[in-house]
Amino acid sequence: MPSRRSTPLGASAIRQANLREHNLGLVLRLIIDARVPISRAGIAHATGLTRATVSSLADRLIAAHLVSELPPVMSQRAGRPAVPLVAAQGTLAAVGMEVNVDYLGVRVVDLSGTALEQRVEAADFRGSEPGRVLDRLSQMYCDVIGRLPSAIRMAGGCLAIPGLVDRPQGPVRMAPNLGWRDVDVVTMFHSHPGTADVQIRLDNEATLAARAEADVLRPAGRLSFLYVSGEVGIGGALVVDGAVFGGRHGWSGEIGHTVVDPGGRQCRCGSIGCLEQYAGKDALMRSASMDLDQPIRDLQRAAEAGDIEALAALAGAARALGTALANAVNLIDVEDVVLGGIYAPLAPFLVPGIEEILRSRVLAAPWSGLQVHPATIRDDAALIGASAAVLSDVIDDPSGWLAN
Amino acid sequence: MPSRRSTPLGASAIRQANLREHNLGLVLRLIIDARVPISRAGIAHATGLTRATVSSLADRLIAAHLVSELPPVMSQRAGRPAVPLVAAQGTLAAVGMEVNVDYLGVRVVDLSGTALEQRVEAADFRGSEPGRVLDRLSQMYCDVIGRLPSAIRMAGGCLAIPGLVDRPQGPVRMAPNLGWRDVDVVTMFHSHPGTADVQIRLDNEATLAARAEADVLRPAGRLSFLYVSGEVGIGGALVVDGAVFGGRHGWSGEIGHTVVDPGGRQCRCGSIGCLEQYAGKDALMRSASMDLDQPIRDLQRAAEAGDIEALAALAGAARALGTALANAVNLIDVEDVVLGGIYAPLAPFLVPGIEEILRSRVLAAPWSGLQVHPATIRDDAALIGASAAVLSDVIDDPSGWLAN
DNA sequence: CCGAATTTGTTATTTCGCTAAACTTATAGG
DNA sequence: CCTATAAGTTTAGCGAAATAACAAATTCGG
Repeated sequence: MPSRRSTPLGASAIRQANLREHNLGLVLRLIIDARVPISRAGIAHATGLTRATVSSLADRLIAAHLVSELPPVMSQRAGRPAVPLVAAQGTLAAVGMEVNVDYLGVRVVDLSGTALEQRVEAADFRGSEPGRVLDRLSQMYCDVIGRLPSAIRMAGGCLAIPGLVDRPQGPVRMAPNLGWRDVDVVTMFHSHPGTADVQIRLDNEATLAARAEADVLRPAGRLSFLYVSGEVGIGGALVVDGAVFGGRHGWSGEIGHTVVDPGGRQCRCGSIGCLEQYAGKDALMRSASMDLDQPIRDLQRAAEAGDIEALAALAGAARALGTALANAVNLIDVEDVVLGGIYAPLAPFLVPGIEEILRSRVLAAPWSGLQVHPATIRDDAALIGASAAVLSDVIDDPSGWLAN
Repeated sequence: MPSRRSTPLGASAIRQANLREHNLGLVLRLIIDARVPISRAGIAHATGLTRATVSSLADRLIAAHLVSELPPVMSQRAGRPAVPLVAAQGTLAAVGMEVNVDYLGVRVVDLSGTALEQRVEAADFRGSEPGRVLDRLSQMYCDVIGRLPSAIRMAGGCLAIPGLVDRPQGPVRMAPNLGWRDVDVVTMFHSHPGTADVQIRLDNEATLAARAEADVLRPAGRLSFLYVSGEVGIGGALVVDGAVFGGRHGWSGEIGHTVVDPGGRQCRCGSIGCLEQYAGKDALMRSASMDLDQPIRDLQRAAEAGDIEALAALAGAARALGTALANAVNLIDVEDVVLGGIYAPLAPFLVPGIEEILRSRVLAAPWSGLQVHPATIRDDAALIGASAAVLSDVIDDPSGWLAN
C-alpha cells in the first residue's frame, strides 16, 4: 500500500490535449519497462484503454521512431500472434556524465537502454580546479559524441556531482571531497565549443546512483529503500514508491553526517562524531591498519582471509552504520537498505552487524520485514542513473519528440 | 522547486470519465482551500479551464450540496460582480477521533471546516484495557452523532492512535504509552451498536497532527517541514510538498528513538540512548526537579521566572533535540522544523539551542534557510487532522457524493 | 484439409468532456 | 444613457477515447 498524497498540490487541470500526452507517455513507459516485450493488446489490458486507443498511440510512437515492432511471436495459443513492441534502438539517446573524486565518466545510452558509448578516465580530483576538470569533461563529451552515428537525436544530458547541487542548473553549492564551493559547472561545461547543442542538468551522485538501483529493483517489487553509498565520503538517497525522493531542494540523503558519537571525532564538515568518520573509506582503512590509497578489494581479501584487524574494522563500521541506519529507518519507514559503493563488496561482513542493530533499534522492525542488501549495480551506478534520468523525462512526456 | 517523481508508477491511464472526476475534485479543492471565496471565473483563471467548463463542474457540485453560492460581491471594479463559491455548510461531515494517553476525543467537522461538535474526555489510559477504552469512545461517538441534524451525510471517520498503526484498518501494532499491542480497534469500535453505518480508518497521532499543521502552513507557502510532537513520548511526521509523507507502511517520523547518546540511558523501547530519554516530558520534568505529573505549564512558568534548573533542563533537551533534528534534516531536506505538543509553549526556550546545533550540523544549513517554529495549532491537532483527512478524500474525489 | 474458436489489430461510428465564440447579465464610469 | 468591462451562460464544434464491427492470423478439433 503506497503512501497516498493527501493533497494533490501539484495537480493541475487535465485538458484534452494533456490527456493524449499523458496516455502517450504511459504507453511508452509500459513498453520500455516491460520485462518481455509487450503487445498492443497487452498494453490495453494493463492500462484499461481499448485496443483501438492503444493502437493509435502506439502508431504515433512508431512513426516518431521511439518504438519499433518485432516479428510476431508464436505463442502456442489460439489466436493471431501478438506483435511485440520495444523501444527503438539508436534513434534517441541521452548522455550521463559524472565528476567524482577519482574519475570522470561519460556514457551515452539510447531509449532501449543499450550503452552506445562509455568512457571513464581515472584521476585524482581532490582539491581540483573546477575549470580544468570541466574542460576535460566537455572534451570527453565531444569525443564520445563525435563517434555516434549522425542520425541519433540527443535528448540531453545529466551530470552527477558528489555534493550539494542546486537542481537542475546549478550552481554546485558544496562538494567537500572535490573541494568545490559555489561552482557554476553548467556554464563551465558549455564554454567548450561543440557542447552548445546539448542541454545538461545536474544532480547529486548518490541520488542518481540510487535511481539506477531503483530501476533495477522496481521490477522485483522492491519499491522503497534507503541507498547508502560508501566512498571516501558517505552519500545516500531515499527511494519511495520506486522513485528517488529528493526533498525540498534535492538535498536529501546526507546520512554520512549523522551523529553516531556526540563526543567523538572531528569531521571535515566541521561537526563532530559524524558517521563518515567511523565508516567512511579512510576510517575503514585506517582502522584496519591499511594504506588509505589501497583499493577496497584489499580490505575485502583480508577480511575473506580472516584477518582479525580487517574484521574488527568492518565490525566497527557496521556498528556505526547500524546506528545511523536505525535512526534513518525510524524516521523514514522503508522496507530495504541497499549498500552501494565500497559497501557492496564488503556487504557479507557488514550486513549481520547492521541487521542486529536494526532489529534492536528500529521500532517497527518486528513488522516491517526490513532487510539489508548489497547493491545490484556495482560499477558506474551514478553514470547509469544520470543517463536514465534524462531518458525518463522523455518517456514521461514524449510529445516533444513526435515531429521529426 | 518541488521534488519530481522520476517515475510515475502510480500513474494509470486517464480515461474520459476519470478526466471529469479529476477536474471536479480539482475545482472543489480550489473552492475549499481558497483564502477568500473564489468565483467561477477565478477558478477558470487558476486552472486554465474555460469558464464554461468550470461553470458546468461548479453547477454539479452545487447540485450535490457540496458547494454553495454567496451573494455577489461588489468589487469596485467595472463588470458583473462575481458570485463567490464556498464549501456547503452542514451537508456533509466527517468525524475525527483520538485515543491518547490522557484523553479521548471526538470531533465532527463539515466541508466548510466548521466544527459541528467536539467532545474531549480526560482520563489516564496508560496500561489501559483496549476494549473498555473503545467502548467508551464509541459511546461518545454515538452521543455526538445523535446531536447532529439528521440531514447531514457522514463521509466517514478517522481515529488517531499514539503508536504504530497498520493503515487504514488496523490492527494497532504497538502503542507503547497505552501499553497496547496488536489490537483490532476498528472491530472493537464497531462492536457498539449505532456505529454500524460509519466507516472508520486509523492513523498515527503525530501523522494526523502534522497534517492539521500542514493545512495551516500550506497557504503561507510553507510546504515542507519536520513535525516533532513532544508528549510523554516523542512523535513526529514528515511533510513534503504540503502533504504528509508516511513511507512504506505509514510508520515514518519516529524521531523519538533516534540515538543521541549511544552509551546512555535505557529506553522503554528496549534500546539505549533514545531522544525520548533526554527530551521527553518525563525526562524534562525530572531534570528540572519537578513532579512527573505536573502540567507542562509549570515548567514554562518556572523557565519564564528564570529558574536555573528549569532553564538547564530545557537547554539539555534542546541539545538532544538539536542533534536528533540535525540527523533528520540531513536525511530529509525540509525547510522547516515545527515544534508541537509540549514543545510549542516551550519553544522560546528551545529554539535558540536547537538552531545553534542545526547550523553547525546540517550540511546544507547555509543555503537551505532552515528555521525552527512552534506549531500553530496547540490543542487537538490530531483530532483536527483526523477529521480533515477524511474530508480531504471526499474533496479529491467527490464523484461518490454527487447522486443524492 | 477444413471450419470453428480465439486472439490481435484495424476501421468506422458514437460518445462525452472540453474549447471557442457569441451572447446575456450586471456592474463602473463618463 | 452609452460605453467599457467582467462574470456567467449558451451553442456549436472538436478531439480523444469508447464502442462495435470487421479483418487477419493463428490453434484445435474433426
